[in-house]
Amino acid sequence: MTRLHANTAQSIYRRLLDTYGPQGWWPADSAFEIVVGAVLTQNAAWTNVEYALTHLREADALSPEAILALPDERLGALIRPSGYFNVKARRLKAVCGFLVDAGGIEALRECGTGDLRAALLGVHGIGRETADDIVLYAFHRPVFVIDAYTRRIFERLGLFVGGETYEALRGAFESALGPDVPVYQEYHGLIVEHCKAVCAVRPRCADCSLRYRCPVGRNERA
DNA sequence: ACCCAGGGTCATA
DNA sequence: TATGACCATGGG
Repeated sequence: MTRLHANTAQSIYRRLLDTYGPQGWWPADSAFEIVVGAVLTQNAAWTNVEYALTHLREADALSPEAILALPDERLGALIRPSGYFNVKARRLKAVCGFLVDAGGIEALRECGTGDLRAALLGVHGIGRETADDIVLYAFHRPVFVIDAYTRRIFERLGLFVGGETYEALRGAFESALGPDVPVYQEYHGLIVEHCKAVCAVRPRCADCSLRYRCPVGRNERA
């Protein structure tokens, strides 16, 4: 069982927060937009997802019913910039179908966290990270999101060995931090911001391999 | 020209 | 359980 000490998790969180400030994640105007964004951002740069979201907004297609009503080809064209557009068009329709069948997002708020997560994982195209994005940010449930950045940073810091399962890492963070929705929301946003904003700048951080002037790990000189 | 990005599914062993 | 192929665009 992989463990993460509370003090370690908290001090890294504070250092990230001091450095970058509150991220206010998830950036969206509605719970449904979070669901859509979570699917579109799969292995894609967020700037490209924004193009796709803008297209959907301009097409007045930011509702489950509107998306389901679009022909696959049309939906694919709208979300094209976010990549894998044929795959993601199908996934979006799957989630939208799920939401409609469930009676809408508001009806799902009556669901327990575990049931909600399990139900989302049963939808085509929704894996652990995407499900947890939705559960944490659209439903405000205390589930810690693990992504590639989280693994990378904490592995390079020597806090994880590597190869841990998703659930093991999620459990480690949740045990270390205790159930805390605002902190989970900020923490994940800060991890992404830390890796994303300056990842192209060199020299790269010796720990996460992506950032210059890394506040978390050691810095590598050019 | 190459590499990467806020993953997931499916086939195969 | 664990690899590997596949999906595809835009920016560095």
